[in-house]
Amino acid sequence: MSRSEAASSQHSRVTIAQVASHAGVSPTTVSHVLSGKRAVGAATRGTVMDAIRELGYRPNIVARNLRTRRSHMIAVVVPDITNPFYAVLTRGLADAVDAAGHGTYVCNTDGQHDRERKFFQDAMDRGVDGIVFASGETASQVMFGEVDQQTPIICIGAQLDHPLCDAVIPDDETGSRAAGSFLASRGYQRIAMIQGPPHYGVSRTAGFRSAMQAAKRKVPAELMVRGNWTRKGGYEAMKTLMALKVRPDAVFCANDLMAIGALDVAHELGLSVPQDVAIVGFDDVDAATIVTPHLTTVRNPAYEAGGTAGDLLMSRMSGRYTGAGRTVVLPCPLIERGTA
Amino acid sequence: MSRSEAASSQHSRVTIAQVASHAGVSPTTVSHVLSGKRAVGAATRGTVMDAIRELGYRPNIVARNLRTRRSHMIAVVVPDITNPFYAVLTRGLADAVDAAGHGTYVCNTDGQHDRERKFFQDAMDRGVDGIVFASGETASQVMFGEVDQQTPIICIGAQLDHPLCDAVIPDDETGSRAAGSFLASRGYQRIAMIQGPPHYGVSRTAGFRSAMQAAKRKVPAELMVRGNWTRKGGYEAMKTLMALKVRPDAVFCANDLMAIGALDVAHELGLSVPQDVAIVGFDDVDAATIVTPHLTTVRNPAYEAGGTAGDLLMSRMSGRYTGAGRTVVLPCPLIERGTA
DNA sequence: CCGCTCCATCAAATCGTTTTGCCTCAGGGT
DNA sequence: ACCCTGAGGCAAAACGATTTGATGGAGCGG
Repeated sequence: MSRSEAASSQHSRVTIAQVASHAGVSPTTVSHVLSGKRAVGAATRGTVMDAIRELGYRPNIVARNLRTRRSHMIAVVVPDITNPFYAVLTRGLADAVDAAGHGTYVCNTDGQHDRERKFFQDAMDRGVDGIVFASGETASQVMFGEVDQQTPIICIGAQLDHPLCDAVIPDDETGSRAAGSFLASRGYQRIAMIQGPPHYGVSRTAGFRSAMQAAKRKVPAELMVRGNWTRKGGYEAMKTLMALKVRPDAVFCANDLMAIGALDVAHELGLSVPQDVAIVGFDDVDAATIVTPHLTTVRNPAYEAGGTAGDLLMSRMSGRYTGAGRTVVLPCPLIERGTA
Repeated sequence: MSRSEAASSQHSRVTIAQVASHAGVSPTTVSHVLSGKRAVGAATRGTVMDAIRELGYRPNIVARNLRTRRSHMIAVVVPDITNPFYAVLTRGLADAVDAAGHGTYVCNTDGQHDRERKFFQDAMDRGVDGIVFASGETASQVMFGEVDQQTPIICIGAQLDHPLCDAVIPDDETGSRAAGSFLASRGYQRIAMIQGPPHYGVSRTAGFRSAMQAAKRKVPAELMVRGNWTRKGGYEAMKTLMALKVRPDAVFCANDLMAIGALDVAHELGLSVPQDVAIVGFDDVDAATIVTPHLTTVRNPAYEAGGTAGDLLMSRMSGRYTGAGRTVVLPCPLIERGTA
C-alpha cells in the first residue's frame, strides 16, 4: 500500500507542500488543482493528482478554516437532544446541510439561559458558519448581545427581533384551531382543553378558543384547566375535569404527553374512547401510536423545521440572501386516529 | 459599552496582536497571561487583563487549533440520533466531556458503511480529538483503515481489534440471563423467546439459553422465533407463538419494541398479562412505561455507556493513559414492572 | 518585430495563535 | 569581581492551508 507506506515513513500527516515537491510543482498549483479556482494545465493536473493519490494526501481542514474563515460547521443549540422533538429537528437540519458538507455541533442547554449564552460564545469562538437556536418559545434575547453580527442565526419556534435572525415557526395556532373545529364538526358539545402552564403555549390556547367561537361552542372557565406538559400533569387535569358535575364529552390537550395522561384517566374510569369522551393531543410523538386507541393529534413538524432552518442558513452562508430577517411558518396538520 | 464600541470600530474580531499593542506588550506576553504557561509580572498581567476586557477580546479557536493540533471537539458517529437509545448515549457523552470543554459533533450514518467511512474521514480531516463509534454490533472494521493512528477511538457495543481502540459494551448476556432466571423463578414453565434477526443480538439469545439451562427448562425449537426489532415484527412473532397447539406462558423479547408488539397480540386475544402470559423486554425505552401494564424489561444503559466512553476518551486525550485497548462492560439490570 | 492577450505557474503574504530560543536585569552566594 | 539562577519579556518561527500579484512564454494580429 502506498498510503500506509507514506504514512509510516513520516509521523504526521501529509501536507500540501510535500505533495507539491513530490509532483515537482509549487504548493499554489496543488491548491489550484484542488479548488479549481484557476486553470491548471492538463499534464500538471495529472502529475499532481497522482502525487496526491500516491501520498494519500488529505487537506488539513483546520488550516483551511483559518484562512478562509469558514468552518463548514453549524451549531444547533437545543434544550435536550434526548427529547425526541429536538432529536428529530436536529436530524432534519443535519440532513439538509450534510450534502453541502456542513457538520452539526450539538449543544444541550437544558433551557438554562447561562448555558445558552455559554454555547453561543463557544460556537462563535469556534467559528461556526451559523447557529440554529431552538430553545423553545421562551428564547430570551439576552445572548444575542454576545453575538457577532456576521454569523447568521435561525430561531425555531420563537420570533426574535435580531436584525439578521430568520425564524421558522410551526403554526401552532392554526393547528389547534383545526383540532377544535374537528371536534366541533364531529358533534361534540362540551369541549374542554388542558392547556400548558401559564404563559406557555398561548398560541395553542388561542387557536382552540377561536375554533370554539367559530363553532358557537361556549367554553366556561371550568373547562379550561392546566397541566405541566407531563403525563402525570395531564392525568391530574383530566381528573378534575371528570369530577365536574357535568362532564365534557371531548378534550383537547396542548401536548401528547398530557393527552396520554388524560387517556389513562378514561381507562381508569372505564370510559370508552372516543364514544364517551374524545381526546386530541398535540405534537404527534412516537408514543401517540403506542397507546390504545392510537391518539388523534396535531403534528408538530420537527423534521421539516430543522430542514428549513438548514435551508435558510445555507442561503445566508452562501451569500445568496442578505436581507432582513425572514419568517417561514410551517403548517401543523391534524392527524386523525382513534381517539376522536 | 466598550465592547460594542470596539466591535463597531473595526469590522472583524479583535486579535491578540491588537490586545498586545493596546497594552504595550508583545503578543507573546498576552498569550502567556492567558495560558499561564510562563510567569508574568503582576503589573503586566493587570494591564493585559484590562486591555482584554476593554477590547472585548475573544481568542480565535481555529487558529489555536491549528497551532496546538487539538480541537477540543469529539465526533460521535451513530446510526440515527432520532433513535432514543443513541440520543441518550450522545447526551451521556456530551455531559461527560462538556466540563473539560469538549464539543460533540454528531454524525448520522443510518448504518451504511460508506457513510461510516465518510464520517470517519471527515472527522479526522476536521482534526477531532477523538471518535466515539456506536454503530451497533455490526461495526465493520473497514473504516479503520482510514484512521490516523493518533486519534483515540472508543467503540460502543462492539469489540474491535484495533490496537488503540477502547470498548464499552453493555452486558447483554448477563441481563438476558437475569430476565430468563426471573421468569423461571416466578414459576413459568413454557418460556419462549422472540429473538432478533439472524446474526443479531446473539448474546441476548445466549444469555436466555443459559438461564433456561440453569433452571432446567426445556426450550423446544418452536419456542424460539425471530422478529426484526420492530413492533410489527414482534406482533407477528407473537402471533405464531400463540398459534402453537400448546402455548408458552411467558415470552422474553430481545427488545422492547417487539415486546410491545407481543403485548398487542395478548390484548387482541383477550389474554391478561401477566396472568395468562408474561412478557419481558429489553432496552427500557420510554415507551416501556407508556403501555399498560408497564413493561418489565432489562435496562440498556445508554447514558452510562456514553459517559464512560467520554471518560475513556479523555484519559487518552490527556495522555494519562496510553496502553492497549481497554474493555469496560456495563451491567444491564432487570427492571420489574407489570408484565411479569 | 512590436504589442497585446491568455494561459500556466510561482513566490510571498496572510489567517491568529502558540511556542521556542534568546536577552536583560536583579539578586545572591562565593 | 565573578558566576549562576530565575523572572520577565520579546522576536520570530511554526501550524498548513488560500490568495494575490508578478512572471514567463505562447499565440496572434498589425
